[in-house]
Amino acid sequence: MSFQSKLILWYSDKKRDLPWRTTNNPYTIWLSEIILQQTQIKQGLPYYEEFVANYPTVFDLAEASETSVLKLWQGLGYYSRARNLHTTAKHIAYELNGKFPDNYKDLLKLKGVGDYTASAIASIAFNEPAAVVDGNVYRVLSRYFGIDTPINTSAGIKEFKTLASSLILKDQPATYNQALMEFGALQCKPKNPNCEACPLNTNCAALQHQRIGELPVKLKKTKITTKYFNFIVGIDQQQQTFIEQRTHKGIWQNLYQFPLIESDKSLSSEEFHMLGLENSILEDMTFDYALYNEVDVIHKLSHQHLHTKFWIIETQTLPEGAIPIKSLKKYPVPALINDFITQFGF
DNA sequence: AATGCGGGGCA
DNA sequence: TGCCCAGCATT
Repeated sequence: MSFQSKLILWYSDKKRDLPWRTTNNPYTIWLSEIILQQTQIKQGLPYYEEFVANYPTVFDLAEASETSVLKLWQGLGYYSRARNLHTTAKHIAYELNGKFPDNYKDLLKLKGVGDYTASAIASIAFNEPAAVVDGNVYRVLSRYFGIDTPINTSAGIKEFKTLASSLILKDQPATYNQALMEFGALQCKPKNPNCEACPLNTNCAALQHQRIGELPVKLKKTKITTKYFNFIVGIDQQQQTFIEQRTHKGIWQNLYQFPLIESDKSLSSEEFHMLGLENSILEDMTFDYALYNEVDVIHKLSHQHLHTKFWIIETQTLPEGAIPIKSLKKYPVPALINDFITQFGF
């Protein structure tokens, strides 16, 4: 049996009973699709019911004030959806005389309607064979066909849209599209899917290669975080210094560094002095200190920007484990530390 | 190609 | 905590 036939069979047995599945009204189907963008059905369902009750037709929605619409949307998030919803309702009611656009190309022109939503409405309300590609579809297709092209790249978007379009059942696009999405939501779940009970498990590439947990591939958008590092450079009368090894996971694991105090902002000398050396191995020492670099040294990693100050501590004796400054070069240190050692003249 | 936009559920 | 959810608009 084909991939599509198995899906349809599964859907006829397992599909949830949802209000927008018992109508061909493009207005309510559109409403449901906007509400369900990036929103789980459990969360969106009560909003759908309220919107249909308060605005039974596109004219009712068009005649409402934006404030009323936003109030009804309150708590659902992504509020541009509500504003675009209202804008589009007015457009359809007053400029299109209430006639809902009835094909993918025209639907795509509506504010708040992108490729997915245009395909969904065109197929579900008007039986146009336009393939939907949402988060569920990416997951099902990437696993079943073993595709590891990242889904959040232009190449991935194009590849999955093409594949989905080649698979759609042209004689029943509405049922097929919804079956595919429902399958992703209920059976081919993001985490811990029950593949033993899956009707597609005999031909699923990801299952056969044990790659369920890896697919779909999604590139992480590494957000850059800023951190403030204060390295304590101790110098005693025997020309020794003190370093420690980074043992915890994260950057620079197992490399050596001067004792580090992280702060939530760049510290002035006064602030540094107030802070003292708490939580540092050097915290009980008496010392004089000097700031080496007035301007933060900014060290850029792929996902972190480290704003760094080096504080020079001159003291009589250092704790057990201090090492001769001359032996510093034997220890692996981050480039940031190595640059300091070189420039400081150690 | 990247980023902002929300809030809830889940492991 | 991080990831995901019937994505879209903007730059």
